[in-house]
Amino acid sequence: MPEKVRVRFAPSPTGSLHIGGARTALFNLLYARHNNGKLILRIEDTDTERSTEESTLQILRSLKWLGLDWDEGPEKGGDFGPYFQSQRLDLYKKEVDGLLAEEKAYYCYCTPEELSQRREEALKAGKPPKYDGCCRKLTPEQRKKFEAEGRKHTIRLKMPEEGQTVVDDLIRGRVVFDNSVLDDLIIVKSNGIPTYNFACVIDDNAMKITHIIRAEEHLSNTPKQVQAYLALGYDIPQFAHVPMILAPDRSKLSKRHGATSVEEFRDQGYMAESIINYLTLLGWSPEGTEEIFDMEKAIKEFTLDRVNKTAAVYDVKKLTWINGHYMREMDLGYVTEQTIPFMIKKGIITEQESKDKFDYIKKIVEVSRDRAKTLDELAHTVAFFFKDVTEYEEKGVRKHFSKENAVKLLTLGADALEKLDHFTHDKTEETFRNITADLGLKAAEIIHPTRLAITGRTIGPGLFDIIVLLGKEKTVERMRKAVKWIGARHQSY
RNA sequence: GGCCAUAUCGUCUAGGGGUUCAGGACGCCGCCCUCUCACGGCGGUAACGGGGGUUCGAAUCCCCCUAUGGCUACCA
Repeated sequence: MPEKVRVRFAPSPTGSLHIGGARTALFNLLYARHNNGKLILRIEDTDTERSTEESTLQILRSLKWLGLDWDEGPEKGGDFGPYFQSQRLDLYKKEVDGLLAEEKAYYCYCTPEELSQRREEALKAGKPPKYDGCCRKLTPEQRKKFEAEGRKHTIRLKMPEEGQTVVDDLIRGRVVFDNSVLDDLIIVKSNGIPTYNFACVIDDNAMKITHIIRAEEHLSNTPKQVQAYLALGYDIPQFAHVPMILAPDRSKLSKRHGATSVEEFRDQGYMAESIINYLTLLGWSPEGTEEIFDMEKAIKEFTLDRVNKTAAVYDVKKLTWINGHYMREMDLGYVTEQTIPFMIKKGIITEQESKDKFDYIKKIVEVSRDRAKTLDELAHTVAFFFKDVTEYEEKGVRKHFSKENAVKLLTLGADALEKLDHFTHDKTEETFRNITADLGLKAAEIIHPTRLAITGRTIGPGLFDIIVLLGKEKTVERMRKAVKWIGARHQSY
């Protein structure tokens, strides 16, 4: 009878959720859903110096925005709460007391200064900088003396001095560590709060976690945790250490690498669906060659044995391509809704206008979305529909406005459009093509200057899509304005 | 320094002894489509870190080296 799968994502609230954390959360969710299990979210806020509530909120926000929904945890509750380690101190204390009583753990009075000094000395002497175990066999008298001196203590877990600790990792296979390299782990800091490596063991056990799926950086600490499981008499869960995500220069992700947090990507105009799809493919691969994966499909196909062992460098270019793909393939109304906040932020439209003119904006997005790879970029390219053209792209002026016939064609075009009753794509196009055909010119001769006149740019959607959406009045007005602009420019020479 | 892990195109990856002078995706380049730019279609560029084994045969298994990453905190 297989036990019910329970996995967890356990971030520490010391910063924003970066893409590495998001990927770990995603793999946990994928594994849980694929196996009809539960995803537990637990906040590891045992570092009272660095943990902030703001960070917790930001992580929850990012997770929700990405669609990584947990079953138990903050805001959700559950039978194994509380889900903040700072609220579980009693539980830890109980377990520590047991360990102390059984003499599996002991008080250590060494100060951080002494420790680091000894570490440096050992390093200098070419020896491993391991804790020397000096407090391991303190007599009651010595202990009393230290206490009388007012020394603070930590609590350490005794590690076996001989033998080996084996970690059977679902991704990496059997990893063996010599116990002789294991430090007596500090399980309670001098401020009375347990360390991560200990608290997570107690919580994973108490929360009945069956599979610990986390980043590879935790692999080296796993034997110590295994010893904690053993000392506490717990069953050892399954471990799966997923490869790390590295910055383009192959170093660990950090702020200096530009955008690494989920919120930064969001603000740059990447959609949640794209980030999820991209992250799914980082370290995991499907059996087939299809790379477009929504969450549902990924859940169906996800297994741990197709997770690879190699650290991955993230590639914004590919993320951008995926984002462009989603922007043009997803439901038009949805993409429009996603784009609107960026338009508002840029001052292209107001919140009210976004509601009043939603259908209009939707049509604009429809003809423009093929060309943009981010929502931010799309919002930018669409601005001329709402804002007057105040300047013309210089390259275009040289190419299209300085031509002999530009003024003539723009004038003819404006005149003809003005008289048009049925202002449709086909009618406007027919009108333009007739004008150039009559003069023995190619349609491009009028199309390019017109685009520049009404958008200020040389690139953009099909001209007649623009003309129809912009409307007769504005189109004609902008064309005439351009004619004047060209005239004024020529006079100044 | 010690311990652990990893090593296929620039990047993400498939491939786990012969069916692969290594397949896909992004990027890049070219062509087609075309009113521009995109999109789309087609084609191209580009990789098994090095050295030893094992084997009839190795990108695939073993060893060594090298490189990279992680851990070695009273951070997680």
